Amino acid sequence: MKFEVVKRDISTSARSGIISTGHGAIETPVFMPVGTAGTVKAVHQRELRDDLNAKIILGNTYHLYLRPGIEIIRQAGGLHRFMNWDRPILTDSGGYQVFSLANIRKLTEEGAMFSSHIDGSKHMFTPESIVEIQRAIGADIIMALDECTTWPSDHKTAKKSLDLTHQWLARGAGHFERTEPLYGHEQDFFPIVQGSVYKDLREASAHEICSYPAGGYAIGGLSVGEPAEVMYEMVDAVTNILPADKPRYLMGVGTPVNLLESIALGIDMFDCVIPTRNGRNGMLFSRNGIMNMRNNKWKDDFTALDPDGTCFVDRQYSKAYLRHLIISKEILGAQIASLHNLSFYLWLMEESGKKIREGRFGKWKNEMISRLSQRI
RNA sequence: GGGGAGAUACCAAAGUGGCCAACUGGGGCAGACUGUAAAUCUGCUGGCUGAUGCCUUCGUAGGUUCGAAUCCUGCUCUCCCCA
Repeated sequence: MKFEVVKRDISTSARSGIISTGHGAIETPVFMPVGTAGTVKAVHQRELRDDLNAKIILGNTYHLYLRPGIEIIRQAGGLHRFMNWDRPILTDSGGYQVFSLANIRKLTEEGAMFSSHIDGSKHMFTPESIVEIQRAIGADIIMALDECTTWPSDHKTAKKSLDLTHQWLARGAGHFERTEPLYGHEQDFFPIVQGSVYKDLREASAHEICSYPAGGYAIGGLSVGEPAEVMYEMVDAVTNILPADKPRYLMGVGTPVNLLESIALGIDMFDCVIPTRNGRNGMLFSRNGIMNMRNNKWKDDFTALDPDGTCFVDRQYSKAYLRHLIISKEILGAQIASLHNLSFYLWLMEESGKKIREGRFGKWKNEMISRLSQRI
């Protein structure tokens, strides 16, 4: 993997660059649609590529391992071929499931013991096995197994959790070095910063993970309940420690405003379920604010879904029609909302890159932020 | 014509003397959702009120009772069976 910073913003720490992978180039800043189980929910691969022009998507190790199972993915020739997606894929390690499935897992120094949320069967994930699985999936970017520390956690607990993440990183990185890609394309390994909401832990973690040569570096364990301001402080604390010539990935973030603020702090990559999940639940994001499509006020609004939108659905369908679909729980409603939200997120990233390259990001960002969080 | 069953809030449907402004489901209204156990979850849904509370409601008109959606009587309407 290569990363080239093309341009730095003047008034903020934002930068725009290009990541080169075995499955093509990715312009940054980039938003990566989340496709947990080998599908970005409600969106065809064809739409992802031709309508949205998504440059990279996510998959999830835990989910794919449980179903369909790694042997099937291996037989298919990797996830790219299995799902017919020829652009880059990043797989999350299952670190987030350590957090979100806390009630059905047990952590040991060895790894994480999970009860499957599907059938209750027990499975052990270790830093090494998680690398093996991601090798078999064929992800272009492989994430280290980490413990996404719960919030709130006191300093002592957060430190203990961080130590475990670091121990796991040492083993995972070592195993990555000892193993080879299975399908002929390059794979890169990203370590993850943890440290909860404690600046000293975050800084120490950033220094620690930088001691491992890697294609890029991620920041995890944020947007798990802490106030947004705290999240920005934690991001700000580590971006200058992480190498400037490697992409920085803020995991699981976030709202459109979160994205712009984080870009300003020097983040290059994002992923989040918000555009798809909230879309399925009727929430639409646009450059003029947020709409809850289930609200009664849209029932007879036959104007275009989003006159300023960049996706075909934005002009093809009305607000009243989408409201009807969402209220009726029609599948097409989820599809339209997901397409719209993803296209908006991708537009926001593209536009950010453009403003950075024009040296006007800071001012534009502040103007956008006041509009983006409005409820309309 | 004879016999039987029933009428509860927007809809369906519990309740059959006080714990009932009334279970539950649907519908409606609003909210939540951040590396997806999520096409999910939560709240409200007679009126007024910040809350306590007050007022009006279980087809309709009376009655019994300290107290009635619940018991009794008349009336209206609906459904089923027999002729």
